[in-house]
Amino acid sequence: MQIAHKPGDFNGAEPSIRDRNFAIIIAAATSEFAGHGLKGARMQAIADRAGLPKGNVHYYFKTKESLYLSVLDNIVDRWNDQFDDINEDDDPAEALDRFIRNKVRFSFEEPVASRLFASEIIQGAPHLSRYLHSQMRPWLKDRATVVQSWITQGKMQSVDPNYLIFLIWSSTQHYADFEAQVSLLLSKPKFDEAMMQSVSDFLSRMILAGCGLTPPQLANN
Amino acid sequence: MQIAHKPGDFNGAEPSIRDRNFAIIIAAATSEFAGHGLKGARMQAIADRAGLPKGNVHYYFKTKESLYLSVLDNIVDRWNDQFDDINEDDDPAEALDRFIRNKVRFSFEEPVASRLFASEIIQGAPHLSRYLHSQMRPWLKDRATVVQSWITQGKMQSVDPNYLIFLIWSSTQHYADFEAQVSLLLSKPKFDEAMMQSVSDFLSRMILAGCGLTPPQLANN
DNA sequence: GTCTATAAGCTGATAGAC
DNA sequence: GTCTATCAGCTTATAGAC
Repeated sequence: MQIAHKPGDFNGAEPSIRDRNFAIIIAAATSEFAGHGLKGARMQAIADRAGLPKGNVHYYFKTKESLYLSVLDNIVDRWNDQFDDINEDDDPAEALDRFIRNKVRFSFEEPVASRLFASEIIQGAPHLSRYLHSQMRPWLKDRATVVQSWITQGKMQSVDPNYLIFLIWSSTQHYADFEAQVSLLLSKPKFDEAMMQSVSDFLSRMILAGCGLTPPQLANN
Repeated sequence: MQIAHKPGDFNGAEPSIRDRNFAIIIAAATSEFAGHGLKGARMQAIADRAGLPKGNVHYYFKTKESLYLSVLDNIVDRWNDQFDDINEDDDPAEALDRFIRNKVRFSFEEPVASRLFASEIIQGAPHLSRYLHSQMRPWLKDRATVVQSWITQGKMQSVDPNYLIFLIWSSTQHYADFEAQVSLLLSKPKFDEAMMQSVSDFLSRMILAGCGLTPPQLANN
């Protein structure tokens, strides 16, 4: 029996066929699940996207649900990676600006992952409640405490820290989750680096202004 | 052959059985589609939610897709109803404040409709592209022109009007679309009137500040 | 480890009694 | 207009040859 491991867990060795196919299937499944949800996704469609016969997909992932869980797990990992560190002694303008820009970058670079996450939460987060409880809630509480300490220190205006973080999440994720709408309304079939810049600048300026702050780039003018 | 009409089109007469069942099925289907998307939704589940046998649902809506389209149509109608009028000679602070509060109210009062709309767009808006083109795009263009005229008149700071409207949409819809996440993170199983107030106040204050404006309620302090 | 064929069960849609 | 029974096709998952 093979020891269970995630792809990428190998230590410096070349990626095995197993790891490679694992990754290919996860990527294919992410798109399919993002586009149709757990129940609406078709194993055949995932196999087609992966360029593999359906039986092969079942060889790596016994059931559709176990594949879905692996995909969510993979996304949560990447999500956590970009969870920026924010500390009490940071400058709020710099820290928030950095946080906003990281989130926008994630939306522009990983829109499919963002959409799958959104899809799962829209459907009531039945497979993510453990993660939300055990990881995201402590994370939010920590960051809210930091924001509150900035307020107490007089470094920024008094705003509800939770609502502030929800505002940053929602406004940045919008460009991934509602890409179809934004792209159609702006007649921009593809988002480019320039748009990512202008969105980042806009959101950073708007949100920081709401906190009585000025974005770091503009601070020296 | 019965003349086709939507439920509610009757003029003062009592609602027929047909109208009543139409409405019941639409409501049941809205929840089911919001939770699972077009492909993932089950006609049996819709019938169960409606408290009707499956055959009856097919009597009113020949196919699953036609039911889905009716549901979307119904939502678009309600969406358009709350599309606030914003005019060049309005006071921007008042108009934006009103717009934001209306959007928050819609999110809190019709979260399921908001989620179905979001779900459709996340999946690429395949059934909404006509609506986005023919109705939403002209609407956005109009409002953007109004915002631009406010800027030209010196009534508010210069910001990108499209991004401003996207910010209002995303930040307000978040409380409907991501209700499961917000509710879990805040340990609030149910959103109440007080929360709707505080969210409205927060978002109005933040977004208006970004435009160099003060919410009307605070203007007299 | 790969791939095809097939089993077992589910789902949309319809037919037809009431 | 209502509801049950049922069909045809699709979908997940497995068995088994290679």
